[in-house]
Amino acid sequence: MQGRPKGRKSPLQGSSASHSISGEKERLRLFIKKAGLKSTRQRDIIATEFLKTIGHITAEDLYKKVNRKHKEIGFTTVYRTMKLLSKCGLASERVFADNLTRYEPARGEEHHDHLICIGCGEITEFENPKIERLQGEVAKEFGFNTISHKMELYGYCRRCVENA
Amino acid sequence: MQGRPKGRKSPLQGSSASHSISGEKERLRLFIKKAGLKSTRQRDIIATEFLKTIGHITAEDLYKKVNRKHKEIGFTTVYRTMKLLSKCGLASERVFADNLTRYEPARGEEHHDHLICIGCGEITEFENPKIERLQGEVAKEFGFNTISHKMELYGYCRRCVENA
DNA sequence: ATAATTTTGAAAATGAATTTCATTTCCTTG
DNA sequence: CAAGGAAATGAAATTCATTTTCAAAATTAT
Repeated sequence: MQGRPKGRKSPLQGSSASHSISGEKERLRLFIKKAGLKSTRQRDIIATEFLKTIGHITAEDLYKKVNRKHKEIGFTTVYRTMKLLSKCGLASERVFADNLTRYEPARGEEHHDHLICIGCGEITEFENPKIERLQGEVAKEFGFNTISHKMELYGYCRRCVENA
Repeated sequence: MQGRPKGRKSPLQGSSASHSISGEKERLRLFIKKAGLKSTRQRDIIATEFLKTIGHITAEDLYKKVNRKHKEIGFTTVYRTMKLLSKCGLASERVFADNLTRYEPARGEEHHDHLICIGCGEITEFENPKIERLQGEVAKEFGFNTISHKMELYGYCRRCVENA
């Protein structure tokens, strides 16, 4: 019924920032070679644009960014490249309450959780070792072998609270 | 392209159980009246079937259960009735990693979180006041006004670990 | 260069969720 | 106990993000 998303939702997401990307692009190149895949101009452009991103971005929004400079690159390729980056560990896929799939650059940090502002859409990360430990205790109590977890707080960020 | 879900996923969900339902049905009736809505045979049947449920069920699966005895009741009505039950506080909507919307009877308990078995699909609930408190601290630290939160642990339940 | 394989991009398909609309049912009020 | 106005029903259609298909183009190894 429709080729690809026609744009909707997804308010805020971080923009670009200075960050040493070369190492990550090398990692992608190695992964591609090892998997018998091919390095392409498109993958390079998309990965570069993505790795400049701070925060969380949908494939759709990344496509829009890429498409500004490279009209010939299609949504499908951006979509597939993000899947590829996820597989090789350079991106993390996240789905929050609005049911859109977002990607964030995975920079070998610890696991972290999220505060999601339902006012402006801002997504903030946090880590809390104490909570992690308690989660482990809960799991043990249930004989549960935890593979991954997610924890999200929804509400209003400081700025939205102040401007209310 | 398609009328309604044609069945897929959603492995396990609790079946019926003895539980005093009359109070809840009364609550539904009051809500309906106060909102200027109408009590119908279908709503009664669907609500009754749902409130007998233990655990988490999709609209699709609830439809299948209802439809066994009442061929004339359609999916859309089940879907809309679940939305109604959610609005009046008798059901909680939940979306886990498989992106299906599930409903669980809301029996005025405390907030609780979930362990989701990626082996058999079992969903277990737990409460942990210490974690809740720490969440509050995190929020305070960020000046964040929390409205709701979700926390889910994904992994293998005791039974799946033992049978591995 | 050539061949073999993968990638690309537009369009189509998918699947759950939601809406539409003609008909039926419910709930007053007379 | 009508009758009429409002809401509910159910089948089909629509929506929308996501995923797949397929013919043409690009990449890599030979």
